[in-house]
Amino acid sequence: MRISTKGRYALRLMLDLAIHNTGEYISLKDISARQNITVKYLEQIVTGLTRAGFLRSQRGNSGGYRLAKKPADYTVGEILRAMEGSLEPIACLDDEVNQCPRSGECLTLPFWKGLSDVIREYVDGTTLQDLKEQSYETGADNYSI
Amino acid sequence: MRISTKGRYALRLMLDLAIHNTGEYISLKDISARQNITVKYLEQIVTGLTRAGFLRSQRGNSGGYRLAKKPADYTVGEILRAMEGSLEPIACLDDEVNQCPRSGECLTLPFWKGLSDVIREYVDGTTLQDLKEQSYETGADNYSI
DNA sequence: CTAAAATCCTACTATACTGATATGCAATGG
DNA sequence: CCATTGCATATCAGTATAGTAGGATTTTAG
Repeated sequence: MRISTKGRYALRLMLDLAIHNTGEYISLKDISARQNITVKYLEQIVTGLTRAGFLRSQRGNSGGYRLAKKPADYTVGEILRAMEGSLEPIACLDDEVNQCPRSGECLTLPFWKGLSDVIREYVDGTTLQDLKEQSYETGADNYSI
Repeated sequence: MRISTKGRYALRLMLDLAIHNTGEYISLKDISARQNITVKYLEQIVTGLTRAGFLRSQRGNSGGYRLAKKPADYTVGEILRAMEGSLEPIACLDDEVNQCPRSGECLTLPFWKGLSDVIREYVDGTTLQDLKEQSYETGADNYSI
């Protein structure tokens, strides 16, 4: 039941960009320094986020990344799903294809469906903007992580 | 974010025993036939549940397993935890030992804590008895899974 | 008493996933 | 034209997953 580092790092990266949301492009080097994640690993993570249309990128000198939308327009759920593929606790809930032949008579399926629901409600009910505001509220003297 | 087969099968096994809760010992062979899981794999799963004190076992001919307590006295959470080890979405939330050095300044930690909370509330708020009753309600013509 | 049936114990294995690191090409700005 | 940055692909060690296998031990039915 673990979120992978890719999902966790993606959220940190997106929140970093949300906090440093000046309109200018932020290099992975800068994010790497603040987040303590290697540039090479960040590159891998950012690829998924760019493909999902969450980021705009700029190559070359003084290039980097910036958010494509406002922080309030990203749910944490969609960010995590872009990296993890699925947040469902069991494969049967992914789609029709993965449904097991016993789904009609499965006595535990309703329980898993319920778990899926509470997770989805929570992750899709939280936006990057929420995390950003929460950050300022805590009065953390270091917004770098 | 997936529950392993061990966790899922453990829940099916426990629910099977809850439904066939006659006081007599039920053999893995019977459960295997109903649940369509090999006896050998069930043996592995049942070991963890017995060690956790959830089951009473009887060796020898016409031996098997039965619940140690009433179905209402098992939360799904504790069953899953016995197999999965932890249901926390990130290692930092497992215990003090696994806390990362940046936890004090981690801007995403409150979000993960919140996710952990909604998951815990749900899985610990559901008992085997709940699943059993739900099963009868659905009018499923097959209680075998 | 014995054989079958069951739990119990330990080891093994193939596959996939995780968490990276490495190498090099492509584009951009100064 | 060259330093800086993104982009693409490959590689890799370690761990976890989802089982399978073989046999020892215990108990009871016949």
